[in-house]
Amino acid sequence: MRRDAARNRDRLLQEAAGVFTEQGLAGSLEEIARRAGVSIGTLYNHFPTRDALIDALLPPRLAAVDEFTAQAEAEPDAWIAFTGFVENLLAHLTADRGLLEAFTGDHPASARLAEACTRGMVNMAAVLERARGAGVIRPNVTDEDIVNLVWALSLLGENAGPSAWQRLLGFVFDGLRTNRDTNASA
Amino acid sequence: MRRDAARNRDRLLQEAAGVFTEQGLAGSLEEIARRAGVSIGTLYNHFPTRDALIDALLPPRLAAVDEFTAQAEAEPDAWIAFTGFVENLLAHLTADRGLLEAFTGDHPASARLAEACTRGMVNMAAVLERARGAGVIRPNVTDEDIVNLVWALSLLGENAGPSAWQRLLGFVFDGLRTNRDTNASA
DNA sequence: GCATTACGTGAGGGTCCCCTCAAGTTCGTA
DNA sequence: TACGAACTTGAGGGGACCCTCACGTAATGC
Repeated sequence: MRRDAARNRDRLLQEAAGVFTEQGLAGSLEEIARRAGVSIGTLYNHFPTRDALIDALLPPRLAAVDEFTAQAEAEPDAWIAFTGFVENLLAHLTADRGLLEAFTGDHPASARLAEACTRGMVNMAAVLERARGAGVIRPNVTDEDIVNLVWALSLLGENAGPSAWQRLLGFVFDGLRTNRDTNASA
Repeated sequence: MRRDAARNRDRLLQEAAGVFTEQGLAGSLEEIARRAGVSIGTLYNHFPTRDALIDALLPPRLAAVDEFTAQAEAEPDAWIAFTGFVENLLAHLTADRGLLEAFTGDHPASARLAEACTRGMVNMAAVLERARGAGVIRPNVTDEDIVNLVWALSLLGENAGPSAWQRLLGFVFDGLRTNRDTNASA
């Protein structure tokens, strides 16, 4: 690839990240090209479809979820591992609307992206299973409950600012915990 | 008003309800006119602006919140009054995306609509204050927490179906309650 | 039944976006 | 330096939507 082409590709990815974060995955491609300082034709040269662009952008960002999983596994306390994982995931999803849409399926994902999302789900299930095994979380809490919890608070965070979901999450954790009196405030 | 004009106005409102429920308050006006079987010009004759249409449509629907409040006041148990109110509100908001957007401020509301929303908030605050007074809810739960809770679960319900928010709400209520062991399952 | 006028119509101008492609430009190499 | 391949350009056709307005139609009161 020619040097100028590589530079353009990089700038396009960078600006795409901005636009998708702000406007979601349906954001304007012409806007991305404008911000990157190239013509719309160049954008289409590098990424023939919107999905090609999304596909080049999101999977690397999903790698962060693997890190959260590693952190959770390294944490000796199963409850803290679980809550930390959920908090990390939420912080990450609320900061990137495009990522959130990919996760929640608002946009029909490419195979590669779908695979990355599935791995995230599997990771979450593992962290949750450990908490269940340790008896620190109610046994009737399902994987889907947690997915929905993350989903709901992510959508809230996108609209109501970062601190809104953090307070709510505290209450929810207290509802999910088996030994609430240990840590509950008030 | 001429009879045919009244009929057209009714049909427009009816179809607007459908489109706004499906697509949100930014839904297509041309689509509304198409569904109502009138020309776009007729729509503009009756409702010169999008907001005029929204304003004719939503405030009556917000009246339902007053009913929920009355129900809550009639309920002797302060905790059940509170939870029932929240459940009613959620069921109502998740069924109507337009209403949800009006509440959450996704659309700049008219004065009349804003007033109706404010009344809803005041009602909620009263129900919550009663629960606080009765000591059945944690004292550190703020009005804003509950607004955010309703907001988050409404957004979820819009995307993940009606049962998703109901299960989560159960867990949250357990986290908000002071005497959890009384009713908590598992 | 007729005139009046309230009402309905839809083409059309404006904006934004998607995507293509023929022509022009620049890079890298020999 | 000069050439060919690689890359960029942006006008333009197509679609959706917003909103207006000059004109046609038909409901209603007399």
